[in-house]
Amino acid sequence: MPELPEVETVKNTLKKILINKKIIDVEIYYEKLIASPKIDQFKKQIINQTINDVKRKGKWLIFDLDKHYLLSHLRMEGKYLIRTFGDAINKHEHIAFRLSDNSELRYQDTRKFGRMYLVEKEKAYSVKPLSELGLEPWDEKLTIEFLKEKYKNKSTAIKTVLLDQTIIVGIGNIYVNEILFASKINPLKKACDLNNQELSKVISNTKIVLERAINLGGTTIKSYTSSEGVHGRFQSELQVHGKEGESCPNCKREITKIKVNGRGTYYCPKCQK
DNA sequence: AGTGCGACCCGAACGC
DNA sequence: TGCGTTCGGGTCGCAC
Repeated sequence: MPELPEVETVKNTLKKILINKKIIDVEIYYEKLIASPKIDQFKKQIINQTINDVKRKGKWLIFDLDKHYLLSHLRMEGKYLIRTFGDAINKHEHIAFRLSDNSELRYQDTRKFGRMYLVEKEKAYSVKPLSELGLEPWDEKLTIEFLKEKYKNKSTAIKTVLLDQTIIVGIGNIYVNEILFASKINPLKKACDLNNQELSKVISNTKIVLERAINLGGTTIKSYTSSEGVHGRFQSELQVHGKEGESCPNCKREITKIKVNGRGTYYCPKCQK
């Protein structure tokens, strides 16, 4: 599932391929993927813009065009593929951007959960979705004091709060399990009950876990690969996620799976009291 | 305002 | 084997 490290990997791959290529046409086979603007406006505005850069903010991919940013969220299974113009369209390919060199950038998404926005660059950070995003894990503003302020009065489980993209961006269900295990914090602990030492661990382990995952090209789990031929290697580093019934790497106690807000949550009941 | 939960999707895994 | 059912996962939108 694409969380920050997977999106970072996709961004780096696409950047090499797409810089300075111009979008000369676009075919949209599943219109609901375009959240805004309306389809005809989307097409009209994006055609003839050049891809000057590819960036990332949280889990959003940002195609830096001439006048607009194309914002793309991969959600569960979104992927980008490079094809040649005229190649047959696969069942799960929903958008094809025809580029100036006769190649096509195609968006494939089995579950159709992904979303795209085309926003004017000047307004980009003052309108949804970018306006809603919290701090990058490496932002120097991410401090114990910042989290204390955000978490005060929050009796919600720390696991749920770490998934809240308006506070810290980029953490999803896989890495949150790993971050809490590394921090020795119970996923159900109320966010407002974390002490300074625990907040400090959350901050440092978020960076450590995500950095390690980025360096390994992300996590390839279930059907997800970041883009064609790119397989992440972080899955071999997972300590608890998906390991129900296996023994804790620290204490050998059995790893437990519970549901927190309806999401699969893996932890060691002994190490994470 | 803040919180929680269903809806969105579809393939894979599971149960019978 | 083959069928039907459940599950998962990020985010939005609605209900409370």
